[in-house]
Amino acid sequence: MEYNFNEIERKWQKYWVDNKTYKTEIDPSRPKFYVLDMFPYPSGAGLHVGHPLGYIASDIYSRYKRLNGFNVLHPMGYDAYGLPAEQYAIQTGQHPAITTEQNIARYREQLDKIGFSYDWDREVKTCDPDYYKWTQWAFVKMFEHYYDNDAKKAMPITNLISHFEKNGTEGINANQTEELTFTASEWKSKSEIEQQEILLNYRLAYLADTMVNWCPALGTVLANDEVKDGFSERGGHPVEQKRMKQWLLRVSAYAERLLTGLDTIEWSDSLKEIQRYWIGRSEGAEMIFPVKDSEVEMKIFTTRADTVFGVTFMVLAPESELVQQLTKPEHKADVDAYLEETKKRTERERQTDVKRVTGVFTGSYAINPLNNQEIPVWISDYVLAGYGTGAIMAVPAHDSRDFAFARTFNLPIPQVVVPKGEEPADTSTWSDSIDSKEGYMINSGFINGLDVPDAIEKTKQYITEKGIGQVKVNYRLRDAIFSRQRYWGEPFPVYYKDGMPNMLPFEKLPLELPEVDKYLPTEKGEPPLGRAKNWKTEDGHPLELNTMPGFAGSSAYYLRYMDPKNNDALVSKEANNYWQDVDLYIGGTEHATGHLVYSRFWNKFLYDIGEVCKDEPFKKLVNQGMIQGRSNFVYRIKGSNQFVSLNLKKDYDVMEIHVDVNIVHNDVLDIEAFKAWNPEYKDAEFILEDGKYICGWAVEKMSKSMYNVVNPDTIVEQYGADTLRLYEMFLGPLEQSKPWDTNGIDGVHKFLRKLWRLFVNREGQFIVTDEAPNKDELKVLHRTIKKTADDVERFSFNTAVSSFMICVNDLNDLKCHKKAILEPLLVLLAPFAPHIAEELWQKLGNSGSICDANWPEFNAGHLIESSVLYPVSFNGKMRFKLELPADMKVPEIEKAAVENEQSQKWIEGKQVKKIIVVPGKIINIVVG
RNA sequence: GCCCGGAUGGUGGAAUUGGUAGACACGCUGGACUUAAAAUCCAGUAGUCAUUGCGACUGUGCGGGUUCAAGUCCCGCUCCGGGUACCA
Repeated sequence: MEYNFNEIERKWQKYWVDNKTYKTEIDPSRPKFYVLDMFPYPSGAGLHVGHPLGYIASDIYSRYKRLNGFNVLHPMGYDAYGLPAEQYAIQTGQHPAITTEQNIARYREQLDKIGFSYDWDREVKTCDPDYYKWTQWAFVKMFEHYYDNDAKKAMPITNLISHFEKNGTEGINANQTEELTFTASEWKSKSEIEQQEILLNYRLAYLADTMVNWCPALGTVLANDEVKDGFSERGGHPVEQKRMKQWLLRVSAYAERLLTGLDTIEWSDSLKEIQRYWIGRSEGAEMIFPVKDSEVEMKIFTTRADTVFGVTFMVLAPESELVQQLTKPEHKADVDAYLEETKKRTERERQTDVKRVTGVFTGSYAINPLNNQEIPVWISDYVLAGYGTGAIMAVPAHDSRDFAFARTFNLPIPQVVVPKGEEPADTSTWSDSIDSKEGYMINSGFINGLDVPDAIEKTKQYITEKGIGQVKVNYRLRDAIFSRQRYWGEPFPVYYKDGMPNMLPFEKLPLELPEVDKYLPTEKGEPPLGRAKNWKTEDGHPLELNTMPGFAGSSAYYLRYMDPKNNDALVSKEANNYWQDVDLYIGGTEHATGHLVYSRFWNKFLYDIGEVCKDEPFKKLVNQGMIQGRSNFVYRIKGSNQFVSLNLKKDYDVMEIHVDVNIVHNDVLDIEAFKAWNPEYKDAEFILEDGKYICGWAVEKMSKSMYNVVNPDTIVEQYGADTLRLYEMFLGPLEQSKPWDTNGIDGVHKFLRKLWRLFVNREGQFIVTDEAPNKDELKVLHRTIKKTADDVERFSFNTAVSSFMICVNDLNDLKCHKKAILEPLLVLLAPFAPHIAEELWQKLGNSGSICDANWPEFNAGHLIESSVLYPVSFNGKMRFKLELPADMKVPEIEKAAVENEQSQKWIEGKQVKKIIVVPGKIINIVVG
């Protein structure tokens, strides 16, 4: 009987469903382990062979943990809202819910064929009202809280209100958009609308004016990616910067905790580094520059307070509120023209185009608070409104952007820092600013001669004492814009009364996504929800027209898996206390700054309000590498329908043509399949080498246009799911990116057939015996137990597969068909190749699933050797091997090595200077 | 520019703490079985030189260094991949 993988896999996949093998429940008698895959977006193209890489790894780990006695939670679901479905809806009129359902069904079908151990009873979809009820609920909670900087956590907004009623803003240290100051009586005298307006300044979910890329022709807001040179990528319509009221989440309030939390979790250093950089903590000073003949004060942030004597001009961001106040009438025309110009450029363009130096003078002068010098105030788009205070003090000698600006507009460039070991220089000869991280101060008043770090310290002290400024920590991290002018997303649980936002009461959730006639903006330029009929509350207040962004639904999905059907809470206390957090999270690095920042924020908020028990959601995170495509080429002789094999093409003038990798095997073209592939090649002729047509190849992105997309289904049909699983792991280290190349797949398939042969002979007889195992067989088994466990623990799945191959080869050589050896081996293999393991497990006479077996116990005693084969090297070069008793002492080993006749050749005529013996490892004899 | 990875046979990769470089697999070569092919099995396979046999030398992107011993550690480069970008 042959290894019939198709039949076996169908049989066990059905068994698992029928017996609910992967159903998981809370079980306080066993330790929990939570293994999670990153939420997939079900695209129309279906899964390609790159997607399951991480899923296979996490599935192996889940099954391994289960065999080791853990109660494993391993769920899967869909991040179902997204732009592609909406885009498709706009083009075809097909409701995005329908396309999404179809795509999900296709994903599920593909996933099922690979034999994953997901508990499908816990499946969630972000577009399901029972699910997004809790997305809306969390948003309401954020609206009802603010961040207290002293308590370092979210607090109910009602606390803030009662504080305002008693003491005004006195004694409040809250995270806020703008710094406000008022007394209790001022607060009480404000109208309700005014009070609500003020509260938005503090809420964690708040409404504020933001700049967006507005495209009037499309009637929509575009992402930075969709804008090129001031025009929309789609259609080429002009795009302008427009102020728009949008919902934001006060992520920046959590900046410090998001940063320090990284030290408590096991993520890769590179991923942590990306997040640290994204959060961008910088310590510096906030300084106030008065403006000449004006009440206005300019507030700036600098990390280099010491260079303040080198400031020769100030720069405002074009969006800064100070622009209007500081622009003198005689400069207004120029300034307006400049603002109009920068409006056309996206933030990304402003940041990318370094060569272009532009700016305009406001006519105002600021006063340097340290030396009372008057300095001009300019406007330039190299300063961003979103970072710091939207204004900078420019130090042209020591900042390359300030330098370029000063050169362009002929502003003075005084040197204030002299690098170590150098002399003050004439800045007019410089072609760029010079580094000022190390050195001493000149032209700098009371800090002259000091080293940079001392100068920074002293300046900070000075400005604090004089009340010119304060020491401050600044973060690069910005609040997340949470409104999207789209249809296919979660509706906001918000209605407007007198223009002020109000939250729907909990009983009204979920607020379901309404039907619309078209998935386009309205004629008035409102978002698609503006088309919905009756989109208002029972008492007639209009509902919010925006929907939530993609990251809304994926920010807390890992919590919902713990208790997916709960109608009273996102997750019950009981479920949350049991499952706690994700022990292992596997996914790509592409989510480093999006999902992985937002969900940490979201989780920390839920933690603050007592809804979840862990501050950090993902204890350990492993990044899987990308699977690239490996394309194949054929070479057509130009102007003919004749194709020449790879190694003969140099003699011809040829054109390289992509050929479908699915009709190429080990770089050999299936000529008949090629002729059938495209009618154009029906009568093609071939110049072969050794009777074969050899194709060229290259590593490229996996995409339809390169004809290098390989679907897992195809592989499963040809080789089976177990082979696919093993092969994806065998390909190389999980974290590394690698091209998909089917060339080695025969090797792992052959391995499974060899394994099968240990149980069943060619004639189909079951040949496993109950004989007692011998020493050699036990050694092979226990070596493999140890190696597999070590490898799985460190996510080195490729070497684990190798160790199985070695094991099966060795057992084959030993002609071992003993149950005592083969049965534990099956358990080791079950996480990797569950179908064949189940089948053989059953053949051994076991009832039930191998998933419920126990991981075999490792006994080091079986690995003890009586002798060691020592490599003997001379001056570090291995020359021969010498077998010595394992318990031999170092002096005897030295003696044996030197006296061995093979050593004479290397010692002859030289002196033995030193002998190094590492017992059990190596002997090195130093001669000279 | 800055930050983080990486570079090992014809190919994918192994070498976990500085201790036999190339495990395992693909491919290739030769052989067995077969009328033949497939499948299967056996042997060989880093390079160069030598070859009757023993063998010798070189070798982990490049150049230095530390060490009895370096793919592994240190210094300086090159190339490739990823992230990020007027961040004050």
